[in-house]
Amino acid sequence: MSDLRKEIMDKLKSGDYNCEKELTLSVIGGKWKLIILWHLDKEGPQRFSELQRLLPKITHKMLTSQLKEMMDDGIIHREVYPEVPPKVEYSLTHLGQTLMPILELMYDWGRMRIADITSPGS
Amino acid sequence: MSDLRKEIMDKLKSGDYNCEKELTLSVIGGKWKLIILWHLDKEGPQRFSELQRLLPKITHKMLTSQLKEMMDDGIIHREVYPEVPPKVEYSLTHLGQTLMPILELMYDWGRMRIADITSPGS
DNA sequence: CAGTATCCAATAAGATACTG
DNA sequence: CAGTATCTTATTGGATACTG
Repeated sequence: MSDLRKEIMDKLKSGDYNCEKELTLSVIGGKWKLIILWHLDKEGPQRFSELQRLLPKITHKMLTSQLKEMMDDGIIHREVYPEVPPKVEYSLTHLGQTLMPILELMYDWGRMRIADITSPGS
Repeated sequence: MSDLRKEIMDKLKSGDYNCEKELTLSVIGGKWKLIILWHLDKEGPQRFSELQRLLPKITHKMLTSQLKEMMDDGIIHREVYPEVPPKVEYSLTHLGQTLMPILELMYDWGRMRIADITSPGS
């Protein structure tokens, strides 16, 4: 955790984040993060292969990298069950759950926007 | 506008957007978009050069491209005053203003997160 | 099953010069 | 003043093969 803290402090001090919103965006802005977070929230903990099934177009590499980044940011948790073959489940942390109001708003906005754009009278 | 509609419909149909949130992210997720939107909301319409002054680290190219994308998305407006030398002002559209609740939440989350990370007891 | 590692292609971003 | 155009570099993402 102190690594993360140090990194973020560095970024803040060096001006890599222009403001607090940038930090939030850096946490949820990855190409697949929104949809992964959404699934984990709506459908509960998921295994690696279950996430692959839920996101048919994601590549192996992207799934691992997105999960890793979100673990580093402390918003998802990785639970390993000592079985053979290995079973690993990903879930939202409490911190991750605090992001959901933002995702809900983004969902609402996107839905409204799509409705506007696709309505015949627009 | 029908171009934008067509493009977005294409993306939705081809599965480039996984869900509605992706559309929202595509609108606000640019490297500098949050901070530009924030300034336009909090400080009103700004000229090109004023935005450059507000964002000392943005490159010329990025400022133009981010503004152009947001105009294409209909969230900012470009007003040209027929003067010499030319005066151009950028401002939020009504649609752009509807994004502000999301930015506010992102700001709050980022602030909370930074406070957590940087507090001595964390 | 759940990953790593490597190599390569595509995209994004920076620097610089030019224009109405 | 407010841009556009071009070239180059840096970053991201995909394909594929290998591992505990």
